[in-house]
Amino acid sequence: MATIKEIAKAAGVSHSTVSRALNHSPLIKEATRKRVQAIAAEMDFEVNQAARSLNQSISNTIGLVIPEFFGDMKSELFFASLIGKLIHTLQLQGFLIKIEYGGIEDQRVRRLARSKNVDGLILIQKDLPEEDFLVLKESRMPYVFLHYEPELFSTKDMNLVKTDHQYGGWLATSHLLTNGRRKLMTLTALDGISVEYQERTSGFLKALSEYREEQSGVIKTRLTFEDAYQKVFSSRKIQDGQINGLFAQTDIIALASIEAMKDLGIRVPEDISVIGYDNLEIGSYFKPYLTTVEQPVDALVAKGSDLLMRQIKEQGIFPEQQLIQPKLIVRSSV
Amino acid sequence: MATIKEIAKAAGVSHSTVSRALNHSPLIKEATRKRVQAIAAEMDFEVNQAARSLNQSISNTIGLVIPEFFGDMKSELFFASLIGKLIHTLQLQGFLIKIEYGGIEDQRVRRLARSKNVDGLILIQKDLPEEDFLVLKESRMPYVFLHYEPELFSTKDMNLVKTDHQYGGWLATSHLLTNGRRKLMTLTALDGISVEYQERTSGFLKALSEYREEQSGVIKTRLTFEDAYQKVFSSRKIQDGQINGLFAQTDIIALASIEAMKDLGIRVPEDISVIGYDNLEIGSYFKPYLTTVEQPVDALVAKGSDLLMRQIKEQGIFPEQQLIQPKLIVRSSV
DNA sequence: CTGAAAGCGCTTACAG
DNA sequence: CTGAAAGCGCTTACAG
Repeated sequence: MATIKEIAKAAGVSHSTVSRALNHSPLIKEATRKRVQAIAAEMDFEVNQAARSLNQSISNTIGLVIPEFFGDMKSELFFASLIGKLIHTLQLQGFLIKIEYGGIEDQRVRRLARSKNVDGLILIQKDLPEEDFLVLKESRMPYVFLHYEPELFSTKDMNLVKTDHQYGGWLATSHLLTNGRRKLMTLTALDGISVEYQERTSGFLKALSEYREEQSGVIKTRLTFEDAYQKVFSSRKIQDGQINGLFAQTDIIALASIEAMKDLGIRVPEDISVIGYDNLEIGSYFKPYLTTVEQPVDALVAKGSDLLMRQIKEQGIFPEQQLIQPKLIVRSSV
Repeated sequence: MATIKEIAKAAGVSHSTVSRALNHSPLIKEATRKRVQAIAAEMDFEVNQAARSLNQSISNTIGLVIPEFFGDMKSELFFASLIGKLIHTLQLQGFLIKIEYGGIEDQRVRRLARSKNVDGLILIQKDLPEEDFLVLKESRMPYVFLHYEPELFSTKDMNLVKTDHQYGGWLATSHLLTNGRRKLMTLTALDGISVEYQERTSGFLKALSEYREEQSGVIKTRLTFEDAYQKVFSSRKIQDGQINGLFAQTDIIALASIEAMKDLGIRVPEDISVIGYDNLEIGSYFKPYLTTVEQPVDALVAKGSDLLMRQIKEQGIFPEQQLIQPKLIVRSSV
């Protein structure tokens, strides 16, 4: 409601002076600045962002391109946490948030990239058509791919912050192996869900081959507690004691596995060791406390937003990829 | 990058015509409109929101005033869900989100209310100084208090959508009573956390008095799994079999209670029935499956955003309060 | 049906 | 140190 003109009138100066005073311009006499600021505070003045944005060609907005399911995430607590923390961090830096639900078919990313409606883009989506990526680069819009590495295009010439899931899978599996478990199985996502699960499986196989062991089975499941429970409960190999270690690729399906084994009369970790992936809070609630690989959410958020901020400040420093190493959280299920 | 002027040049019309064509003005000839739209799409045109906002005095932004802890919520999965769904709903309506972390001390709400930087305000915070509320009303800024009912001021003359937690507490307790449990205890939050827990306790007492029973104890705990576990594990009354029903006022502390009882050698529900509150997904994972009171998150989000949208459209329809009745989810822990 | 003009509320180069 | 002026990119009343 209050504008700098009204403040100007009340203070007996021009609106240019008010603008400078409120923006801490060194040109303004200290006394004037104080007087103007006092009046502005008195009037509950808040600068009109639209006017400022139009003038300065900055929007103070970050576009967040995320998977459709945010807002109704059940088995995807990791995403809830990632996106929540990201929003938290961006707001602390004073940005508005423009959420766009991904989907690689439409033109949203290109249009945003070529508009002045966002100052930067955080892309959490599995993929992007190469053509859109070219528009994005050419537009000079600051961006970072977070968590997912797009595969549809070949170049590595992009800003990217992601977790080294292959290492995570290797870490989990090595931990089972060094604990004397040799008959290992992994419980992973259905095909086409996301490459990250393929990477975890690849780490699983890598660790096994280092120990000159064969895998004893790969079970694919939807990432829900119910489905994972059923898959494990009805697995012949598990029932028959043919395996003694399970790498379940999310904590939810790891907990479901333990529950299924419990109902099968199999003891964890005495008969079968189980290791999860995510380090969700609830893994530490129930016995056996879940040994797991931590998704470095905080690091992902910190490094991702940091890289974006640097891109925004220093217009187009050159592409940077960061691969974050997850950590092992040892509890009692192995 | 592209502006309506450039489109105008490419289409051989004035920029006024472009603006009208893009906004589906009925004044524009069909052929012109199609041609302009095709060119705009070709150029990946996206309207400059700052310019539009400045001109129209609308920001396309909703301010979300929420508790500080979002982004690092652990025991507060309910909030993660509420805020996630709210953001999802608002973005579907095309709004930007401006997150403000509450705290009743500063002037943020007043300043936002008197600015043109948001079109409406959703307030999820425990309280607000009465003076700020008066500024809010006087400003005619559309708003709705969601989930929390501010108590610092006396009037009921506000827009409010909340859950009837007293009814929720009554519902839980009645369910225990009708199942023959008469020695009832409740596990609630520490004082001063939020009135909603007082309301749940009040419903607990109301149900008991309808059955002419006395309460057998009120335990206060932090709302973490660990703390609740300790409180229940070390409760004399529970150890000594003096109670046969527990109303735990969140699902997390209900699950912790069940775990503590398990370790105490108490069977649920045979020895003690336990009922929770929230209806978190994980309540249905482990046996005994948790009977609980559902927090009507979807209804809260739908009715809250609906009320706000109506306030925005019909500038200042009169204040409206909606009290949402939670539902009982019967599973196997009672 | 279309165009020229005014104005939304700021910031900042220019002049003093 | 301060002010007058221009301009950011739109929308829309006014004129034709």
